[in-house]
Formats: sequence, structure tokens, C-alpha cells
Amino acid sequence: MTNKDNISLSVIKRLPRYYRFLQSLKENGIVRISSKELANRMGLTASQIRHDFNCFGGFGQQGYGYNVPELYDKIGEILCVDKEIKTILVGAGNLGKAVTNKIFSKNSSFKLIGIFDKNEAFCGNMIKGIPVRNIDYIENFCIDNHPTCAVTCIPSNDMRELTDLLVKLGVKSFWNFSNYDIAMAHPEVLVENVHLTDSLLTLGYLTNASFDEEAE
Amino acid sequence: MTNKDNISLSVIKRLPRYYRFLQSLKENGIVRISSKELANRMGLTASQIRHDFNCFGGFGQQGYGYNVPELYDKIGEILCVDKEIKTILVGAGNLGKAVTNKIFSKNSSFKLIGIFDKNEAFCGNMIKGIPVRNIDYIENFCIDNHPTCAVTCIPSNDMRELTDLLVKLGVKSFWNFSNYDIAMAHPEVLVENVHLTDSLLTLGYLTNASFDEEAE
DNA sequence: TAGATTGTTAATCGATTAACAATC
DNA sequence: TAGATTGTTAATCGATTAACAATC
Repeated sequence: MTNKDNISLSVIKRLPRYYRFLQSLKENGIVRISSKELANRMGLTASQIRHDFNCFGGFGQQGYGYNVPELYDKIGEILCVDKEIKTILVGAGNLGKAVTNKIFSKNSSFKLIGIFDKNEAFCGNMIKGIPVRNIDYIENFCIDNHPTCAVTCIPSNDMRELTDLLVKLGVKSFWNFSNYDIAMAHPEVLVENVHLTDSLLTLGYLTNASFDEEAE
Repeated sequence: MTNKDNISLSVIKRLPRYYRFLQSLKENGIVRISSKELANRMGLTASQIRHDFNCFGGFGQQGYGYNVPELYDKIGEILCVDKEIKTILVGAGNLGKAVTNKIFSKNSSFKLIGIFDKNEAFCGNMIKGIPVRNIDYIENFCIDNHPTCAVTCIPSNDMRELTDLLVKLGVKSFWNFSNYDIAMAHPEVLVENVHLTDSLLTLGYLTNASFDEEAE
């Protein structure tokens, strides 16, 4: 019996990686795997894997291990990969275009229904069969089409106005590539941040820290 | 007295956000801030902020708070924003181009010295004044120029061969946008991952989980 | 049955929060 | 001096790991 309430955020953050890993095992025709073997391959402990998998219902078989396709399907179900989430993209620059490919990739539950940009030069361009519209049309588009999710690939300066509008229009979740803190401004919506600036700063720290170690 | 060994990874992960936040305070002419005030603005606890800042040496003043420009500089120093890390980019598609902008942004300690792609159609193009070279030249380029860091924006399938080569050639850290697990293959190098696939899967879960809550 | 491996509880570890003495 | 706020220790909380009985 699956009980989502039992699944802590730290477990959820590991699910996508489990999912991808099981997918590749499945593609390679591997049907059975033990927590020990999976732990070796993924760089985790067997204990943690059993603990994690147990969150969403006993699934293994003592003395045998886990059935790969079954487990793969189960995690896919938890991740809701077969749902369809109506999604709009704001910002049709390089980042927006790159992100579009991800939205269209296999196992994405996101369905892109509109693309917007404030730069008139981009408007009319087609990306993956979807026209780039002027940002001025976004309000009416949302009223007509009710997107659930918005992907924001625009500068932080424009984010406040945009998110205030989109939240008012019923957008429930954001895949946010800007540094603007949507969750602080709108605690009622869901936000998954991709903070490239922070990621790069962290890497800078780590890279330099490794030099310091060498120097010692 | 700063002692990097004392700083745990969870604190380090918060440093970039502190850094950006202090930067905006500084730009707005704010000179002084208390842990309580900063906690309110950032959505953290005052206790955590004092604990964090104390990791790298007492810096506040009792009864006063923290000096913003001083603290900003201090964190910048820890993040080594003024060092120069010779960096190459592999993959000149939309993602590669988007990422280039980040590498060139203010406060980046990364200096881009070369761009490579296996797609001959891209080769010769200039991105931010740097020519895209054919991937075949990467080995000689590294032998001549000794990059410290590589940014990988290519499909996972090509990653194994590439990283084996780059590690052999002395690359010490990776900003990895593929799903390939560099750290498993090369535990001796530093890796900062940006796993867009996983981020999107997590968002799918969260978005759907919020529907389930509403339905209850 | 014997061997293997899970499910699950208890022990450990680490991170966050609370509290308050120190002190500006 | 009195008020404010840090620095720092102790308490709490949560996540990971270890252990082993259950059982395939």
C-alpha cells in the first residue's frame, strides 16, 4: 500500500535517479537486482536503497531481490510520468530552447502548449512546432488554456511581474531558471529551481578548495 | 581565522545564495543587517544564519549585527570569485550557448578558453568571441593550454569517452549537464551536476502530489 | 533445507534549532 | 547603563546506517 505522505523529501529527490537507473537496467535486459548490487552500481548503501524502496510499499522478495521492470513501473507511477501537465515556456532564448528539448523528452509528463517572449524579433519563430508569441498575449492565452505549469527562462528583473500575473491566472507550479525567489513571493505554489549561478559558484569553491588541499 | 575544513557541505551549498543576497543588499546601499532581519528576508532561521556565518570566523558585532559589504567580500573570498579557472566547454548547442552566458557573468571565476563540438556544422562559429573547434582538436588543445575545468553539454552516450580523455589530460573539475555519472567513473575529480531530467521529474511529482492534496 | 536477501527496527550520525551568556 | 544582537553550546530533529529476524 503506497502512502505518499510517508515519503520524505530526501527520498523523493533520489527517485528520479533510481528511475533513470532502473530504466537503463531494463533496457539492458536485466530483470532482477539486489539492493547490494544496485548500491554498488549507484554509489549508495544497500541499507538506504531498501529503506527508500520500502517507503512506497514492500516490493522486493526475500532471497531474490527486486524485479527491475516492476520497480521501474512503480517508481514511474509515483513520479506520475504518464500524467499530462499543461505547460508554458516564458523566454525563447538559448536557455529556453535547450529546456524545450527536455520538456519533450521521453518520460516527461509535461506538455508544452505555448511559448512566449518579450523580444519581438523571436515572435513568430517556431520551436518544436510551437510558435513563439509576444508576452503581451500571455494573459489571454492562460485564460483560454489554463496551463498548470510555467517554465521561466527570463532575467530575474522581469520575474516579479510575470509570476504575480501567472499565479493570479492559476499557474500552480514553476520550473524556475532565474534567481528570483518565487517561493518567497508565492508560498502557495510549487517551485523547482535550477540555479545555474549558484551551481557555478559552488563549483568554483570546490575547484579552488581542491587546490588548497593539494598545496598542503 | 577561517578554517575551510570546518565548513560542512550543507553550509557551502547555502553560500552562493547568501552571496547573491548580500550583493543585492549592498547594491541597495544597505550597510548593516542583523541575523534576524536577514532570516526574514531569506526564509531561514536567525539561528542558522549565525551558525553558518560563524563557520568562517566570527564576523558580526554583538548588539549591532553584520556589516554587509564586509560579509559580502568575505563570502566572495571563500567562494574564490576572484580566482581564474581555465575552462573549456564541450557541446555548442542551445544549452552550451546558454551556459556560456553564465560562465561570462559577473562574479564568475571561470575563464572560458575553448569551445568544442563534434558537429562540423557548428565549427568555426564564434560564441562570445571564442571559435567552436572540432572535438578532434580537444586533446592537443588541452596539452597546450591545461584547462582546469570542463563544462559538458553533450549527450550522455558520448560522455564516457570524453571524460576518460579529459581526466587523463588533467582536467580537475566538471560542470556536468549530462546524466552520465562522472563522479562514479572518476572519484578523484570534482563534479557539480545540473541534472535537468531529474529536476523535471521531481517537479512532475510535486505538481501531481499537489493535485492529490486538493482532491482529498 | 540452506542460502540469500528483504523488511523493519534500533543505533548512529549530522544538521538544524533553541537558549543564553558574552559583549558591543 | 540598557538594549540589542552575536557567538557558542546544548537540545532537538531527521536522515542514514547497522543489524537481524522474517521469509522466499
